[in-house]
Amino acid sequence: MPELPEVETVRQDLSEQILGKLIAKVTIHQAGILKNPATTLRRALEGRSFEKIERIGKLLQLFLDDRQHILLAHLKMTGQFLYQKSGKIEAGIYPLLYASQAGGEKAAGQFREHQAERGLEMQHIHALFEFQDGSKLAFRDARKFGYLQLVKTAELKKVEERYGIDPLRNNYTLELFEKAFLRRQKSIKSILMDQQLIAGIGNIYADEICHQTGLKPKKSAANLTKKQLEQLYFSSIDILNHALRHKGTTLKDFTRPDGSKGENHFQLQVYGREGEKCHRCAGTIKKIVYLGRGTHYCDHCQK
DNA sequence: CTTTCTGTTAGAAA
DNA sequence: ATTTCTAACAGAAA
Repeated sequence: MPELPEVETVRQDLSEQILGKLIAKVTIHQAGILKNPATTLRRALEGRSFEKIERIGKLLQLFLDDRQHILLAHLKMTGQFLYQKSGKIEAGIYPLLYASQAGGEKAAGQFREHQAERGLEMQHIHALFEFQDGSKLAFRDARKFGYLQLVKTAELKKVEERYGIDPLRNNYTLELFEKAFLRRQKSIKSILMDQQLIAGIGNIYADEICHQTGLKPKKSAANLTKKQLEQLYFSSIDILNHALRHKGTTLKDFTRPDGSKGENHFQLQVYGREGEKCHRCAGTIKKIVYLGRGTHYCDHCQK
């Protein structure tokens, strides 16, 4: 679920929450989500702290203060980082998640009762980081597509080479953007979502960018005019920054580390609006399956 | 009950 | 070489 605006929101939130805090204890509940042995991760993290957090595309990079190791975290579809200042994370964050959803405090109260009756523990927490000050950070992922990977500085460089230009980095220039489209035989949407060309755009924002630009997602990237490429470039920046200002899109699973939701789903123009009126013309939003993904567009104003 | 769908992406297949 | 499809998984919706 999380695309660039969501991952960037998590990066900003965590940067305020955990930087400089001594990591007292690392607990791994599900080693399958790790790309290293659990002991390697524990030895590298315990007794140290995170110094800064960066991001390329949808990949988070948590730099350790030993200046030698970086913890990479990918949330894939349903991954979450949850942070809580004190108390049992099982008892604290889950009700918070419910409280932030429809039903609000009532649902949170129901969950507390349910938990008390069944002795239920919070599900899908695969790794838990406990800090010296009593606060805790959980890595949670229902579908287990996400992962944590500890790398050294040299390996990070190799990882970054797999990624294209990031819309929030200073190498995101019109020239390099155009280069991603040059002499390529695939569609606009396919290029926008190709992480090796442009890093961070996923299914939702690809559709939104195409709509703002007035171009169909399936349209071939070949034969685009200079002006159309320019519009795509500026739309990509606009759509992603707009979503970031609204702290990301929560359709189902995305939450910020404090359990609160993003607000950008109210801003979407085409994604999830099948059958509804286009906000720009008299058309109706269509949904097709393209590249194995739900693809939304207005047949009337997108050419 | 079973089947279908989901915001990602590495690796396979075309 | 480049582009598209599929599998990994869990759970909500149909």
